[in-house]
Formats: sequence, C-alpha cells, structure tokens
Amino acid sequence: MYRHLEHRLVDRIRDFLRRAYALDLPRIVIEQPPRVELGDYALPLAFDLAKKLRKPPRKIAEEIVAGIGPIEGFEKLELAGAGYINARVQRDQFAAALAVGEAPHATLPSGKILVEHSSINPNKAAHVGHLRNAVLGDTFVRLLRLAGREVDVQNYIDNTGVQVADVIVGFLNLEKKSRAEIEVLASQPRFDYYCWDLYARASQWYAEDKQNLQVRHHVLQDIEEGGNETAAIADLISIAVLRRHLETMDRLDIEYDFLPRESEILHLHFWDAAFAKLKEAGVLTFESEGKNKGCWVMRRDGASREETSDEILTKIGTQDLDRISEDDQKVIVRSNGTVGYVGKDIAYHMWKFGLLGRDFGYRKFYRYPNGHDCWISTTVGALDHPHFGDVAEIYNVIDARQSEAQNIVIEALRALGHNEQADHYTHFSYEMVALTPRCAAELGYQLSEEDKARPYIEVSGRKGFGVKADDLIDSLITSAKKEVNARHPQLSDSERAGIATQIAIGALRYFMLKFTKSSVIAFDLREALSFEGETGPYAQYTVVRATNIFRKGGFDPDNFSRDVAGYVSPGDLLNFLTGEANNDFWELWLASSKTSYIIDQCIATTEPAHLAKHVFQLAQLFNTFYHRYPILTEIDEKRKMFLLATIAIVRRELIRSLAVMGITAPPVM
RNA sequence: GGGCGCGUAGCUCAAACGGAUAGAGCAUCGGAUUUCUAAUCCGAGGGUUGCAGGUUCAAUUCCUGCCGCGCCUACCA
Repeated sequence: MYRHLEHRLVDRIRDFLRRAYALDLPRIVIEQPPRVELGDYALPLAFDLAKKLRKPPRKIAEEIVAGIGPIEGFEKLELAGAGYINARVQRDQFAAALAVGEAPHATLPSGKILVEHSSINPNKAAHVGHLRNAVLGDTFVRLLRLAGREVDVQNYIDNTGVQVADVIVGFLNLEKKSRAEIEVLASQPRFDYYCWDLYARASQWYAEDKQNLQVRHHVLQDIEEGGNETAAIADLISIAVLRRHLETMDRLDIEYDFLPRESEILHLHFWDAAFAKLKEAGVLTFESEGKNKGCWVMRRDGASREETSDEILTKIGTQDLDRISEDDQKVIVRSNGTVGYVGKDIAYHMWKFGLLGRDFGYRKFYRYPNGHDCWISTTVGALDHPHFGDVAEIYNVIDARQSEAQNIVIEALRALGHNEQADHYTHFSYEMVALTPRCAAELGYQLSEEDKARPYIEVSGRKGFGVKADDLIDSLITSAKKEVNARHPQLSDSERAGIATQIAIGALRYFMLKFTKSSVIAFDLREALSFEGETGPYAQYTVVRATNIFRKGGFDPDNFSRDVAGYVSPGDLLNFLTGEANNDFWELWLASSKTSYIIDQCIATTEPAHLAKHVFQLAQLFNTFYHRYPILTEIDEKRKMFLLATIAIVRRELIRSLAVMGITAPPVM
C-alpha cells in the first residue's frame, strides 16, 4: 500500500515538473518524515531544484504545493522546514485499502532464480557461522518467493576436498578404523560431532610433522579419482555428515531442492567442457615462463576495471598489452594439468546459467517431513527429475572472504561474452560469525593475552574452536523450556516442548538477521540466549498478546483482518483515524502498510536486516499501544471494533513478516 | 606492498538513494500492573559519528590524506 502511493506521488511530481519547468529529473527521492505529525511522505526535491531554477527552495516548494492539484489518495501536500514538501495520505481510504490487502506486483521479471546457500564442508558438524549463512540464504529465498519469483534452492557440497580428506586421514591413520567400523559410527546419532573432534585431531597431527601431509595428499588423490576404497569411505562419511546437516537445518525449517556435489562436477567432466570454451574465447592464457610457467591463468581483476586509453597506450608502448603481470595472474589450471577450485567453480556457474552444454544426473536424496524431496547429483540418475539450472538469475550466499574468487567467476563469464548472465550474478556476501573473548573463555577455550584483547576471535574448524549449531539450538530450547514450564504448568510436556522450540528458533533466526550482512557478528552466548528487547521472542510475544485479545473478546483475528469492512464502517474509519489526535492509531496502520515496501527494499539491497527492523518497529508500536489503550473494556462499541481492526492488521503484518524470516508465533507464551 | 571492508553512546548494533533534533537494544538508575499475560511499558543519564582537510544549501553517508582493526592477496578448497 505504502509503495503504491509512493509511486503515484512520484509520477505526479514528475508530470508537474515537466509541465511547469520543462524539467525531467532522473530520480525523485521520497523519504519518510521523522515524525508522523509531519506527514507520511517527505520530498526534499526543492533543494535539488533550487540551483537549476535559481530560486530559493521554499519558493519552489510553494509553487509545487500550490500548482500540483489534487492527487488521488492524498489529503494534501504541505510545505515544511526550509523547503521540504510533506504529503499526507487520506487515512481512511488508505486504511480501507490496506485492510483489503495488497495487489501483487504488476510487472514481475521473468525467469527462475537460483539461490545457493549453506554449502558446508561435509566433514564435521555445522557451527554458528554456517547458521548465519543458512538463515540469511533461506530468508532471502522466502523474500523472493513472497515477491512472486520462482526459486530453486541449492546447497553445494564439496565432498572431494581437503576437509573431507582430513577426516579420512583421522579415521584411517589416527584411529586405524576399518570401513565397516566407520560405517557403524556413521549411523550413530551425532556422527558429525565425532568428526568435529577427529578433524581437529587430524589438523593437529599435520602440525606435529609436516611429513604427515603426504598422507593427506594421497587420500585426496584417491578421492578425486574415485572408484576405490578410500573414495568409497569418503562417500560414506560425506553422505552421513551431509544428512546431519540437513537435519540440523530442518530444525530451523530450512530446506533445499538440490545438492550438487563436486564429485559429479569431476566425474561428469564439467571442467573439460568449460576449459574448451575458455581456451577458445581466449579467456585463459598459457604461461610459458615465470613463476607460473606451465599454468593456464586468468587476469585477477584487471578485466573489471575500465582502462583509460592512456593506460592502454602505455601498455602498447611497453609491448606488454597481452601479458598479464605475475601479480595479476590467477592460476586456473596447474602445471601438472589439474584444475583448481576456481576453474571448477567457473564450470559449475556456466551450468547454472545453462551455458555449459552438460547436466548432472539426479536422484532423490532426502524427504522432508512435509513431503518435499531434496535431490542430489549423481553420475547416472533418474530419468524423471525436476529441471535444475538454466536459470536467469543467481544469488550465492558466500562469506565475504571469497569475494575475490566470486569476482573471477563473474569475470570469466563476462570474458566469454555472457554479460547478461554476469550482470545477474550476485555474490550475496556477508561477514563471518566470530566469538567474543568472554564467550570463548566461557566455552572453556584457553586464550592468549593477545586474544583476550581482541574484539572477537575467529571460529576455527581446524582447531575445533566454535559453537556447534545443534548445541546452540539445544541450549536455546532448554532455556526457553524452563521459562515455558514456569509460565504454563497446566500444559502437557509435549505442548511446552513445542512452544519452547518455536521460541528457540525465533530467537536464533532473529538474532542471525538483526545484524546487517557487512557486520562481523561477535557472538555472545548470553546475548543470543536473551529473549528480551530486540529479539525474536519479543516479536512472537507481541503476536501472542494480540491473539489473546481476540480470544478473550470472542473474535477470530483472522476473520477480523480478512473482513475489516464487516466490522468497521467507512465513517468510523474516518472518525478514528483522521486528525492529529488519532496519530497514535494512524501510526500503527502506516507502519503496517510498509511490509511490501520493506520486502522490495530487502531484495533490492540483498539485505534481510531491514525486515528484522520492520518487525521490531511494528512490535514496539503495538506494545506501546497495548499499554495505552485497553480494548476489551472499551465501552464505545464502534471504537472497540476500530481498535480491534487496528491490531488485527498489525498482527497480520507481523505474522507475514515473521514468516518471511522463518519464524512462527506460538499459541501462548 | 596491492585489493576489499570496518571504525557511531559503557557494550552490541541501526540510520536504502547525501536531508529535518544521529536512533534502538543491552547494561545502569528511577517509575508503572488486583486491567487484553511484566518475555511488557514509561522516564533519566550517556555522542566532537577514529583524526585532519575538501565538495555541498545540507555529510555518519561522497572525495583526499592519516591513524587503528579485520579479511583477501597459495600451482589449498
């Protein structure tokens, strides 16, 4: 609703500027006034125009306000401050339209979107950092789907890499386990925890003697080659750990559609197909001298920079036009002929856009409780399977440390002439989750003096240093359960457990989304376990409170929000909303109207944190209102219905926004 | 060295496109409920937005330099 009127306002302003001044502004900025008394939209454009029109901003604002005439849906425009134009909407009409619900986007870009997230090495338990990735990715998927887009969710599995090799080294060399013994272990409940410790031990073992790295090298070779005992063990382990990851994420209601694995990228020779195209297009150059002699290399970042003609002339002058300086070289194919991970990634991304000319085999791998199937790659798969890949846009939820590698893949696509695809390739970059020194100490890790002085300490799988995802979820549930037990002793244990789980998930998912992506989360257990203030449970509690009012009053809140017009007449809407005196009520309607606007903003900026803020603001407004205006004791029946309508809409928008964040509100709290 | 990012209240963070008095949460202190549940609300204190310049009617936001911190910069993945 908010968004619709904003567009209308911009259109009318643009028309007016053309008519009155013969001006065409490329962008007309619309803001939100700092306080609701000032209006609903603010336009600072008079300041911009002042110079062009050689008039003071206030004068221009006056002319616009006086000349623009009535705009449908708006009460008036008014001049404010040094030259702001503030617009007030017709509150009753606005509210009535908001109650009915939003018309979907008229113009929706066509084509499927692929979101890749999680991508946890299948060699150990998932930790808090992985949770941030998965929650961000899953929320973004929900945002896109709410906006009407078709989305495939992929979780890339590096099952042939060093990390898996290290755990195998642990099993075979440190623990001297047989395949049968490993198989038994892998069927144990938390096999990923076992691997967590073993991985740390293997890393330690390498540190003890560099010679031990030889063992890893051989294991790695066997895995990549496939068709041998080591590869079979690798498969066994990675599949078992992967299942654990899917279970962990399923606890948070995070699902995937397809799990492409590196083993298939190797065995189906994706790289060969990509290599041929890259060579043909001259994207890769063969180095015949220097430190990278014998390698196929790509320019690191020069391609992304627009070179000035002067720079090019300089290069011609030094006869160095084609040669990439060694510092700018990124090795794609090693001198022994093997391809590095960036190369494989290029091939994989060509597949994503349907540019490779090859496809995975597919088989069903995991069925979620709701019946949804998750597929996995295989060499020879089922004949009948969903069509993955070949999409119009991709989003890769990958931490900021890999931005350079991501850029190389994008540049490779561009260099191959696929600009369209490169433009629709988004590295959804986010910062890592680290631990506060206090939190690390509480978890029993020994810290150096240097570490204690740091603002945060990076999680390290190699050191076994970090907070495991399942442990965190368990702690949250335990903590919530204690509170629920105390508050609702009359409920059955399973009911209380269900509520505690909802609260725990709400707390965790909200926590992962309240920070902007570019901020390193200095994880603090106490803070994460908090259920007060700006948290998921605060928002959930707000929904519960609203629901309670309807229950006690004998109304169905969903019916109420579906049919506001059946409870509140247009005249009452007008009475109770218009005028300064009713700002407290109007604020709730206005804030509620912004959900779709916020969702658009989240997608455009790839920043789900805006939605968390929106939820918090709605909840805050509600709670203030809740204290100030008792509803059920209201004697004026019309006013009572209006107040109920108000909270029905707030509740609806809260539930809708929380759903996008993957959070549900419990029946009671 | 080069690249990317960060620096805002005691702590953790907001502030899309430069805009009105830089906002929250936590912590601290003081209050509120026999009311629709206090996982709540109200109030107080707390800021030279790292430093120095510049652009602009307007800078936390853009530009330059400096200081501090982090990440990337492997024929690892």
